[in-house]
Amino acid sequence: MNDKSVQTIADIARLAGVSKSTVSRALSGSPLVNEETRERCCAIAAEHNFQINNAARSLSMKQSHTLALVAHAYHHKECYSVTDLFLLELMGAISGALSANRYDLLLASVDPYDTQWPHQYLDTGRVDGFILMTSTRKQFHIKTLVEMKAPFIVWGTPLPGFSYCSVTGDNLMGGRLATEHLLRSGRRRIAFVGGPANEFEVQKRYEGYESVLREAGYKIDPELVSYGEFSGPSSAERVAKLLKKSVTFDAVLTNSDLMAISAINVLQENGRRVPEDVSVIGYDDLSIAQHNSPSLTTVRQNLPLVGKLLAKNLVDYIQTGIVTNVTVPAELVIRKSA
Amino acid sequence: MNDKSVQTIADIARLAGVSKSTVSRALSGSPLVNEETRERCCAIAAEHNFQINNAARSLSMKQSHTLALVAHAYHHKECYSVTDLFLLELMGAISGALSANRYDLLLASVDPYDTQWPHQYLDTGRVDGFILMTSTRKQFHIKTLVEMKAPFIVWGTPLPGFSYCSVTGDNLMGGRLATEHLLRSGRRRIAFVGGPANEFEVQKRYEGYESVLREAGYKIDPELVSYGEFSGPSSAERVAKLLKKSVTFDAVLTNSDLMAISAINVLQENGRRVPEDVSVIGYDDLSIAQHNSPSLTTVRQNLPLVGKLLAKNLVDYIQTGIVTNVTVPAELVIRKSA
DNA sequence: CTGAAAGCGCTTACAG
DNA sequence: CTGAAAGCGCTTACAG
Repeated sequence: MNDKSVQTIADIARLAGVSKSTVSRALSGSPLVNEETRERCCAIAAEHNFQINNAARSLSMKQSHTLALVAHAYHHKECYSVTDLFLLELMGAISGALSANRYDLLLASVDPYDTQWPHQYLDTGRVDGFILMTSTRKQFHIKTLVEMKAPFIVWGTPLPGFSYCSVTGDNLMGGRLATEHLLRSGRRRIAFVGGPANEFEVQKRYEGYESVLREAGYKIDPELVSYGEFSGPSSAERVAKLLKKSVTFDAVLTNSDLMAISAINVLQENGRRVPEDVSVIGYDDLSIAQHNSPSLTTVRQNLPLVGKLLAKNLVDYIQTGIVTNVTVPAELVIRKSA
Repeated sequence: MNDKSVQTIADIARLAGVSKSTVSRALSGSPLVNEETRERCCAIAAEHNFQINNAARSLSMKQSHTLALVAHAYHHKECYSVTDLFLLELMGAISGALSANRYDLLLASVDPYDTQWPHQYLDTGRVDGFILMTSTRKQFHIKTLVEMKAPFIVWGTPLPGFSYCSVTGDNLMGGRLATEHLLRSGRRRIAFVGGPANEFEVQKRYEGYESVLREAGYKIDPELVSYGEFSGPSSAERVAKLLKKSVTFDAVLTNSDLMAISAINVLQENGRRVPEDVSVIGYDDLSIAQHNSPSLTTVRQNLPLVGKLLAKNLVDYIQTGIVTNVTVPAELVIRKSA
């Protein structure tokens, strides 16, 4: 299967009766090779199941054809927030799109307070660029990367004043779609159980929520609006508080599917039926959304597409230097919970 | 920060007034260097934030210091089974342990029916070895890897007749602990809602269940035993069937946390209280286990330890050729659901 | 303990 | 279109 006699392009060159240079060109699809010669070289390579040596190629070309997905090390202890489930679902899409572009995906677990990590991966020639998630998008990380001219792409809205690649969900639209759906189904007291107040994405979703209500002639009740983490417990706690304070509400608009699931659990424990008494809407549409009981009505972020764009646009940037900032549309998926 | 003037060991050699050979030895901690010389070289390297070129190192040493975590590509379309959530939680632990050993983790998404993938990673010198999960542990993959003498380690019981590294959970003990706990809390009609019948791990858990019941003087009711997938829907379907057929049962022993969560949902929808009417036990102790409502009583697999062993033992095998097969103890975590 | 030199397996100007 | 040669940045016998 793997042929011990054919390990390098020199072996192929010998068999094909040409020089190493020619074999190298043939295998890399250079136009500087006679078609017939190219075919002969490729045939021999295929026949012997030849695989080009990656280190030699990287050393010579000064690029590794590897990208790092940056995850924060503290996520790997005990606590997995929504971002991590999100990360997993995204990882596959990224990895798939990357291999289509002949790139590999390295998993980089970095200390969130360390600023040296980019050097460890970039200066070693270990990777050609980074993919950052919203959770890793601390300002100082971005700034470090920009300063060292590291190629990278970010999932989330780009920081104003900096130029770099990004893929963002349409959070304003997401907030609008969810709110419109609730209004349409007769809900009037909609609690906004948000993620961190300082996250731009969260602010946009709130903006969508607020604008739809305002346009429909309703006022926002500040009692119904809260911010916290994207996690289930954070959501559960706030829904419980609403119940305890006897605030009336007939819908909960959360900022992640995990938050929605936890909200539903708390409501049910307190004798509220979902969606009969209270509608609950999630965000992301992770696979758990359809497996929950009741299944989640949620705003889909289209992770397969997001992953593909993250991979493709970073590779393009590395190869061409063109900065892209794209926004992926939000889509409402209606199931049982609202 | 990263110093444009000091990019290679040649630069350091110049500054230190020694040869490249000496710098190389100093940086790699070779004993063949005078202590004082070593310190001088390292100081210069640190001062200029020098990072050794990875490709050159790999090419010269003929090893990449990278391991591949093998995941199946079809997991990345739509469907994420328990194995994948499991995978994510494990990934962090593996990645952390690997960086402690100065290894990197590459994510390999492979077509489950392809047998050529090991070549693509190994013959290219891309990685030094593979970590396979239970789900990727198809017999023919193992055989291919053994035949090509590829270094690898497997999460799960090793195939008889083959010699390779593995880390396994103590599934017999896991099955026993869960069953004993249910018996102790007065349960007598315990449904075993299992994973795939042909998985060795599942068989062992059943064996634990069966032996505890037998030793306590109870008979197994075949109506209470079923096999399927590790997924939530598979579990839900079977619990629903029990309810429909009016089989009496006061406990459900599942083979994954997702299965337990789905089982609980179905039971609650049908008016059964958990754990008052029916106790439900999960397996794995993923982070969702504690966030579910009610929180899951489950058999912990200790993923941080498993990840560490997977990483460490494969690295050791690569460096020493010593085959290790270790079993990680199972531990019962008692929460609300049983 | 140290250095000069060869070698790892590619790619790519350069010359033809 | 093709080949000889230099070079990518390390490591490691080998000789001292």
